[in-house]
Amino acid sequence: MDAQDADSASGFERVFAYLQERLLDGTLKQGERLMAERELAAQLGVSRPIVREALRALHVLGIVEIRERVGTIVKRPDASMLKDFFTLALAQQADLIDDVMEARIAIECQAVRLACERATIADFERLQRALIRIGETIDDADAGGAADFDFHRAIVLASRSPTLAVLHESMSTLLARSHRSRRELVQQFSSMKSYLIDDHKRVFDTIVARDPDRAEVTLRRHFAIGDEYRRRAVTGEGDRPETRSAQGA
Amino acid sequence: MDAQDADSASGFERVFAYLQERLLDGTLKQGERLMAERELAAQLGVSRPIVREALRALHVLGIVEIRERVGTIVKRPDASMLKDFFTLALAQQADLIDDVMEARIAIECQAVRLACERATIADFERLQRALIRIGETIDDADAGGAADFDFHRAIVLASRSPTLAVLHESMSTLLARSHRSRRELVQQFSSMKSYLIDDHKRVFDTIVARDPDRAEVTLRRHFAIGDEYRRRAVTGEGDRPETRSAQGA
DNA sequence: TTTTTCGTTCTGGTAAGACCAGTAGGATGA
DNA sequence: TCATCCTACTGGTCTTACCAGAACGAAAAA
Repeated sequence: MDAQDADSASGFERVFAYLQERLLDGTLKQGERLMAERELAAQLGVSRPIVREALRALHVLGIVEIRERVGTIVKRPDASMLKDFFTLALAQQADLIDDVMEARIAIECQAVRLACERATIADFERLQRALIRIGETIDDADAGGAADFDFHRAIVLASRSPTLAVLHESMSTLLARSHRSRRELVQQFSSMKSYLIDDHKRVFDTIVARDPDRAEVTLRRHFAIGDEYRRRAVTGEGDRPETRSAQGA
Repeated sequence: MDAQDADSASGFERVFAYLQERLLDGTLKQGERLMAERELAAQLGVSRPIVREALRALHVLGIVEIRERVGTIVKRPDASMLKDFFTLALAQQADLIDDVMEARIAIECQAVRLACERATIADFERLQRALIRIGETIDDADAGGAADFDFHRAIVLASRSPTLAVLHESMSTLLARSHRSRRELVQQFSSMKSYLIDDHKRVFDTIVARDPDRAEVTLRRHFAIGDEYRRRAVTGEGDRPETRSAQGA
């Protein structure tokens, strides 16, 4: 194994694996500076461009920060590269958009549960602000979409979970466009305005009530109704979707 | 903006942005080969090492495949790099492990719902095989952990969602170790054997019954009970956790 | 004509050396 | 003691060069 690591593996692999080990075994901790590129290259017996490839790799993974003329520093992991990934991945497989949407629902449903347990006053305030803006911007597709987005983001932030937040952000940025086009359905369905306002309000209320089960059910129905609107828009059916369980709220 | 892209941005940024654009606007499609490194370097006015840094970056993001002496090919996006990311990220912030676990629960709960709608016979068979193995390996921490892992993975696979599958895999690989240590609690709690066997069976039954709501509730309770076992192990309390809603199944 | 073989050409992988431009920190001078 | 300057060091980048294997077409053999 060691022999293979040292011999058969490519230079890049060796350097990357070396740094990975150092990061995993705690030799390199957050905030610390790595060896200089030249030093690293000499120590591992590779050329500097190879070392730079490995450092770039760690950089796009959000593990290190490369500061010009200063050095390479281990930073607090940042998953913003997920955004790049999802964006590029979706460009290749556009059909994944519904799939990603489902993953987003997964994240939000878990988030709303945690939010019920952990939300602070500040979180409630953020949610309420978003709620008010949704009402104010109901006739504006762009601003309305942004307000909608903010509300859902506020839910995830209220969950106080960095992982959920990062996953959600990387996906919702990507879904923003489709979200916006959905907002344009407001013109088609008169009932959609009240859906947008009242339904978000219902979700908000369940969080304030700190009722995880009801919060998730309400949020899930919120997504389902939105889907139904979209379906009707595609098939050209009339107004008022109201999934069969609308009496529950 | 263009001027800035061309002037102020570093060479790496330029190349990366250029390739990103090409991927987003569909100029580069899956399976296609990129320009040769030399050609790319000449066209963008940078040196080959810089181009290689950008290509490596796309490679670690799982967007392209670099085939030695053949070329760089746009491949089907592969999120396996998430595994690297989560692994390295967790090494820096070990306290994130509970946070990641919550995200995993989010994924599985959504997956089990979708599985109820979409699971095929093959999925049922895979689930059942895992179930049987859980019973067979109940006294073996290693094999038992693997069986447990397989069962949960089977749920996600049954959801037929690539995104959920990829997210789940990247997290569960990482959680495998903590999962395993949890399995060693089997020795401490006599009731845990039946928990492991019966509880998984209950989840399986709800999927077969294609009842999303009950499936999610059951799975959520499954996680809660596991957590409770772990809590008791830490605090040194006795046997039989049985969260207050155990009669529901 | 078909098949095999060979070799040129192109590709990525890597090394080595060099220059630039800021940074950091010690040495120097006020 | 403090402000200033200088120098070593760092990352950013380019250039040149060589290797080895893959691809592909031409030439030779069947």
